[in-house]
Amino acid sequence: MSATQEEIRRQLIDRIQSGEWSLGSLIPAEADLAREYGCARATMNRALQGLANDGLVVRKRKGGTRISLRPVRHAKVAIPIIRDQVEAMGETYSHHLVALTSKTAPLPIRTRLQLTKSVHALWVETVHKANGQPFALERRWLNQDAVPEINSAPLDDISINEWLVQTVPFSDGDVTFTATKLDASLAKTLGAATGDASFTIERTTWIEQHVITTMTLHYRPGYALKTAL
Amino acid sequence: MSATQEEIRRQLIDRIQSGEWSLGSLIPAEADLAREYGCARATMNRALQGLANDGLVVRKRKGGTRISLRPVRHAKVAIPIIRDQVEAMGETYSHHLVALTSKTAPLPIRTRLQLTKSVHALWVETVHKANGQPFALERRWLNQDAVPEINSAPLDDISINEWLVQTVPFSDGDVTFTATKLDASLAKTLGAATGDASFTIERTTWIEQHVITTMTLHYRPGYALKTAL
DNA sequence: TAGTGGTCTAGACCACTCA
DNA sequence: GAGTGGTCTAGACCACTAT
Repeated sequence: MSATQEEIRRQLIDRIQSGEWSLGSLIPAEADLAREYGCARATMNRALQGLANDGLVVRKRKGGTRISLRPVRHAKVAIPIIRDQVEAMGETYSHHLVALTSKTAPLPIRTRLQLTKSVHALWVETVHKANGQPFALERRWLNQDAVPEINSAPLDDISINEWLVQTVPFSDGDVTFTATKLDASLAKTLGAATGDASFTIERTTWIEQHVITTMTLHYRPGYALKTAL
Repeated sequence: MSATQEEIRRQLIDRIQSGEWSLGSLIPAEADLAREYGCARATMNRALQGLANDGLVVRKRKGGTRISLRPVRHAKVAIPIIRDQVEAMGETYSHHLVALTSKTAPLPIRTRLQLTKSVHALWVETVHKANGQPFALERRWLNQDAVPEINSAPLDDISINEWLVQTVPFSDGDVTFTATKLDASLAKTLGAATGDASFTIERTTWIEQHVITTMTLHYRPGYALKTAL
C-alpha cells in the first residue's frame, strides 16, 4: 500500500496522461480516491492540491475536481543576484559604478516611486562584468525617503544590487521581460554593436505598498534566461 | 488565537522584514513556534514550508530553520496558449499556416528530438495574429514518431499550438527566453523593421523522456512579458 | 545519539456552491 | 440542503544530520 503523496501524485498524473481521465472530466471525490489508494484523506488532499498548483486540475468545493481544460503551464524563473549569476557560469564577477547622483526624477518615475514630498531621487548606473567583460547594465531610480540608509552605503565596494538584497530583502515586486534594441550609448557600455538585441528586465520593488526602487537591466546580446516548465 | 497558517505566515514575514530575525539567523523550532502561536505543529509546518517555498527561509532536519542569506526570488511566469494571450488583451485572434512539411531535420534538431530511425520531422510555421496584425511567429519541429496523430490533425482550423495542448497536455519541458535581432525575412513576416528586437521563447517539450517537439516563438517588437515576483 | 523537520493518520469542523 | 474541498488538531513515526 503506497502511502506517500508523491507516489500517489505520480499515479494520478499517469491516469491523466494516459487519457483515462480526459480533459475537462470530473474525477472522484478526494474521500473516494483516498479509500481507493488506502491513504488518509489529508494525504490525498495534499496530492490533489499539488496537481492543482501545477495547473493540471481545477478544484471547487462541491463542484469536485476536474482535469484542466486549458492547462496553463508556469515557468518558475529564478531572479538571482547578478554576482551569483556570473559566478554560476564559472566566471569572475566585478562591477563598475558609472553614475551615482541625486537628481530630479522625470514625472513617470516620480509617479512610479510614489514621490510626493521631493522630486529628487537617487540615480544609480552600474555595469556588471564577467571576467572583465560587460555582462549587464543596471540603471536604477531609488526612493531615498524609503531607504535613507542608502546615503551611507559603500557602493564602490558592493553593488547596489547586492546592497539592496541585504538591506531590504523579501520585498515584493513586479517584473517585466522585454527585448530592447541597443542605442549607440547602451551598445558602447555593453561592448556590443549598435542595434543589437538585448534581453531586458524591468523591475519595480516595494515593501508594504511603499515603493523602494525601479530599475532596468540590459543584458549583453546573446544572453539567455533558461528555466524549466 | 489565530489558527490559520495564512495569518501565521504573514506574522512570520513581518518578523523577518522588521529585522527581528536577521539574515542567516536561526529561528525557533517549529514545535516551539507552534506553542507560541497556539496552533498545532502541522499548521506551523505548513506556514514554514510556505516560507521555504518562497525562498525566505531554508530548512534542514536537525539544523533547524534559518532566514535565507541570499534570498533568491522567483517569478512565476504563465505560458499561455497564444489564442488566450491575444484574447486577454481584448483583441481578436486568428492564425495563418505558413508552412507544413515533412522534411529532413538538421542534425542539431534531430539530436534534440532524439530521432534515431528517421531523419525526417514535421516542420510547421505559423503566424499568430491579433486583430489581423502579426503578433508572433511560431516555428516548430515535431517528432512524428512520438505524435503520429498529427498527420490527421486539421491544422488549418486549429493552430498547432492549441492542437498540441489538447492532444499532449501536461507534458514536461524547458524554456529559454532571449532577445533576437530580426532578419529581413522574420521582420517581414512580423510586419516589423529589419533589425528590430524581438522577445523570443524557445521551448522543447517531452513526455516521459520522449521528446515531442521543439519550437521558437518570435513576438512582435514591443511585446513585454509581465509577471509578479 | 539526540534534535529537528517531513509526513502520514484519523477525526473534526467549516466554507463554499451546486442543484 | 447536501456534497465537496479547505484546513485545523493531536498524535505518531520516520529520515536526516549536526554534534
